[in-house]
Amino acid sequence: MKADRRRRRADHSPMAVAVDVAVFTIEKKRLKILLVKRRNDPFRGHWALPGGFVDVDESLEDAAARELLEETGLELSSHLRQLAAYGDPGRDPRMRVITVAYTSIARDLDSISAGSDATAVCRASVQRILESADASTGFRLAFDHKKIIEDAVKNLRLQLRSAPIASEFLPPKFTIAELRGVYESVWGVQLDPANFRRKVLSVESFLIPTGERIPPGREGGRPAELYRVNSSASSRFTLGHQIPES
Amino acid sequence: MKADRRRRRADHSPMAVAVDVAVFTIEKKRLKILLVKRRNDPFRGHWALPGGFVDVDESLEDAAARELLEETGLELSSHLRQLAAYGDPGRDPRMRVITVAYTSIARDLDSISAGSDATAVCRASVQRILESADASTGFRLAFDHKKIIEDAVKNLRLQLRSAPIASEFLPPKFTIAELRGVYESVWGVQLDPANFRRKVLSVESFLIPTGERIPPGREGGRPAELYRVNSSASSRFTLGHQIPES
DNA sequence: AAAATAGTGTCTGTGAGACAATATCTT
DNA sequence: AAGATATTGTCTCACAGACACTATTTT
Repeated sequence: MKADRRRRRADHSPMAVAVDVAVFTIEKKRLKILLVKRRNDPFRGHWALPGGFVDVDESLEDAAARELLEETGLELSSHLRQLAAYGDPGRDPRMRVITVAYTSIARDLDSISAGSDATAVCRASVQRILESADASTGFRLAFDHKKIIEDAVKNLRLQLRSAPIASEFLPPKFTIAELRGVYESVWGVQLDPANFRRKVLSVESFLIPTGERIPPGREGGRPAELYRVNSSASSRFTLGHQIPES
Repeated sequence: MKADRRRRRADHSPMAVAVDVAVFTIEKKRLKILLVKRRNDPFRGHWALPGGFVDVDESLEDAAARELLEETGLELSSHLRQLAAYGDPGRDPRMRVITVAYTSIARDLDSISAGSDATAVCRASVQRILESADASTGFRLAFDHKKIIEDAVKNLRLQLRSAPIASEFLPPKFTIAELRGVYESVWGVQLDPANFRRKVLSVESFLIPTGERIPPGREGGRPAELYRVNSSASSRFTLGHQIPES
């Protein structure tokens, strides 16, 4: 009977469910992603997204947060967003593993440190990972994590275009130039300061002026006003074609 | 040791991986979704998305296509698109089940018939499902399939706005009015025929005129020209604010 | 003063959307 | 002819983007 076949399969099948997290940050105007160096086989010594197996009684999101904390010491300030599930047979040489990938954004990754399953952590340049055509150049990535990172970057750009989440890269109070810098870093382009300012200020219920100005002490220039995001309202916007296609 | 704990967990944990498919179609100008009536517990007699457990050696997508065929007899003409993974503990009373949901579009669902695990199949009105606040009104849906359907509809609208996939609802040759009807059905609104026509014809590499005209025999009116999609090029477009937010 | 950055003003092209007008069919 | 649908034309308004200009700081 089919029902019997199924019950057997569900109880005994050597499948496992894992989670992986792609944490983005911006450092020195470059988009970076958090990676760990694997201590154990398979793919020992390769770089990988933080992640691991899901416990039986925890939610996928809890598992992602827990594994991230265990492997890197990072406690997230912003939300986890589900990206996709990856489950090709053979993506893990040990057994059938389905992994659910999440993305998140961190203001800074200064406090990270390698956990038990990792020999190192790093903030890798997303540009370098995307440009390295093969494992020969740049990072040697474990499993199908190159593909996951590619999808995560695409998704990040999609999100950034249509949702006011760029501020998650920034401190609670920030200038419009800093906000613009997020977009410039993620797409690797230059944006017109005047038009960008007009655009983001025209979005309803997005930015709230604090009245404060940024403390000077830089290269010069008029001090910019500090803004914060309106956390109550959820505003929608689209950035124009200043920003390339995807 | 942690590694040991993990290996035990991965080998013996009573988790299962399933797939579910949300197949959309348009019938009588209404958006419909394919549901099956469950023959077995849990949720016997409830309506559910077609789906089932993944075999150890098949891909998630293959599993989705297989389960759809087994339960409804439907062989898909268009692609499966991954929607999301759903894995809350307790979403299945038997054991921990992670399900990966897929969406697809069918030209018509005339050839479906209930398979072994289902006592019936139906094409349910998406509007009715979304409007029914509770299980009391309308359909009694199994598991968290109400939530999955809500997400699937949101995703369908998102896709339809930014990708030229509306033609998947239609036969190979179709009129612009039929294409407009897809959008009107999915959002439940009326669009301006003149502006819609201009918009879709202005998209590069999207519609190709066949020179043929639709065979008359309707209520009257000038016969419309038949178009087909340019299957080689992948064009991007956005429909304006004729179409509501979500 | 010179350089640098913040912020404002203005112009132009494009495109969405409203709506009128024309074309071609059925009844 | 009347009604219905397809298709074309025209006008207006909003806005993205280019770019000149003003404001306020550091060196």
